[in-house]
Amino acid sequence: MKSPGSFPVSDKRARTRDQLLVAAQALLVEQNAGALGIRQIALKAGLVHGSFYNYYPDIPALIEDLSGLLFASHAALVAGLRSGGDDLPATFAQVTRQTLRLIVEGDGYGRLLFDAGLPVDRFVSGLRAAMGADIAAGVRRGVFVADDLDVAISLVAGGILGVAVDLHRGALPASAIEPVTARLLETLGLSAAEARRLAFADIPFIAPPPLPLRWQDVPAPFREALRAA
Amino acid sequence: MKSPGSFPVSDKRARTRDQLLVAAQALLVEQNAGALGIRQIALKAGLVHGSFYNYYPDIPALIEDLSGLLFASHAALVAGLRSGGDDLPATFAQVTRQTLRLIVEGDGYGRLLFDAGLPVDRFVSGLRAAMGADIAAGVRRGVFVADDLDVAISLVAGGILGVAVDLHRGALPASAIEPVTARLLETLGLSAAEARRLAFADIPFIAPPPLPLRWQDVPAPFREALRAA
DNA sequence: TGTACATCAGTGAACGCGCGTTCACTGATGTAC
DNA sequence: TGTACATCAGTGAACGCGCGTTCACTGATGTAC
Repeated sequence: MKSPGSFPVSDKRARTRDQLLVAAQALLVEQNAGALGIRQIALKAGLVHGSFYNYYPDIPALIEDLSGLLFASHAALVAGLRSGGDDLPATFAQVTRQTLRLIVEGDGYGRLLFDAGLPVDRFVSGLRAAMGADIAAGVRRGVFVADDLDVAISLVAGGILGVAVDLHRGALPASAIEPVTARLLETLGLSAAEARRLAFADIPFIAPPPLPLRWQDVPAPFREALRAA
Repeated sequence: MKSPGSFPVSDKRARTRDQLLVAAQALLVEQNAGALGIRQIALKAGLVHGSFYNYYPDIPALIEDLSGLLFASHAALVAGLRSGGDDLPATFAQVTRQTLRLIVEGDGYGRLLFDAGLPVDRFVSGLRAAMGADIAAGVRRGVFVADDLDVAISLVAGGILGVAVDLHRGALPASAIEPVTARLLETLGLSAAEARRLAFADIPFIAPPPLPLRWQDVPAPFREALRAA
């Protein structure tokens, strides 16, 4: 550690870029994607608007980075669960519950994902891919059953997304998370009893990182793996 | 019929408004919601841009009208299926298949719904409500089984939406529509055999109205019921 | 039937504003010798 | 240690452009008498 209180230039860059991302998230949550202008973002980040170009060539580039940040942050959150063991149904149940709780309890996540008018494709398809890999692995090991793997993944991922939207809109109460998880596990071939046992298991929940997110708060492995992608 | 070739003023209004909606749909399919400006829409509709205000106070008002048009058009399309009989599982299967085929075969529907960046909330929640009513009726009559009705509706509606997106993206082939429908029917409590029978039944498909849509092409009952709402 | 009037969709010009983009610059920080 | 230089994040002013909005108007069509 050198000269406490000062940072190398590269850290300053990282901090200013995070300021831009933070400002963008604030504008998205308070207003919507229409309010995302170079001048607005830079102003909110405490910069002269021309400085924006030191970090991104345009708004879509910033949104792309923000999508990556959301995905990386969520990936880091559930990595702990996944690394716990190789009981795939239990992991699936825990990841599903954790993800849905994020919508209900993570202040602003629902607004950011469903109301802001962001192109959430990259974020959603990232989740879909991760979840699809788990389901495929489960089918290979014989703990999940699916005639057509792609169909099962589509239905399960779509179902989770639909439930997430309904939770956010208030059409479903938070108490629906466990029954939903149980139904999904049944869809994947588990017995009703086993599905309920896993879905209602008393598991610890990891508190989601509060919005706004910052690359500096994402654990280094996820930051490095997902920034470039 | 009076003076062929001429129209009452109210018809002229309706036609010009449809021209604006047609222009908006063209801009959305060719570009995206960011390209929707009053000047762009009016120009594409063959009007001076000031004329836009004769029909809508602003762009969100036009989008609202367009959402209603999409929903009314789809409602008219599936009304024929629904009126066919009161075999709810068969109706559910047919509406689901018809709706998913719309995404695959209806040129531009996928782009309009999933790529344009439109707020499709009103359209989607309308579908959800209609489908929820069918599922609820089925549960009351004992032909569907669901522990928690709201959970079942969320999962089924979300699943259909997720599959629709994947069909549009090419992540699922069109041939997945029938297996998906069968899986959903199983989720609603039907036996695997019965679900397959209904999902793979040889039914007539109604050709979806080609885009762009016009209020003038929507059958009057649906037009009147849904324009004001 | 003829004439005067009302209605209203559509015109076209004007306005001020906020936007994205560029660029020569300042000044703080790190580096070479 | 001291001095000169290089780097580069951030500044601030300027630009032209397309936007939404307004409004007096034109001219076609329908209506009243």
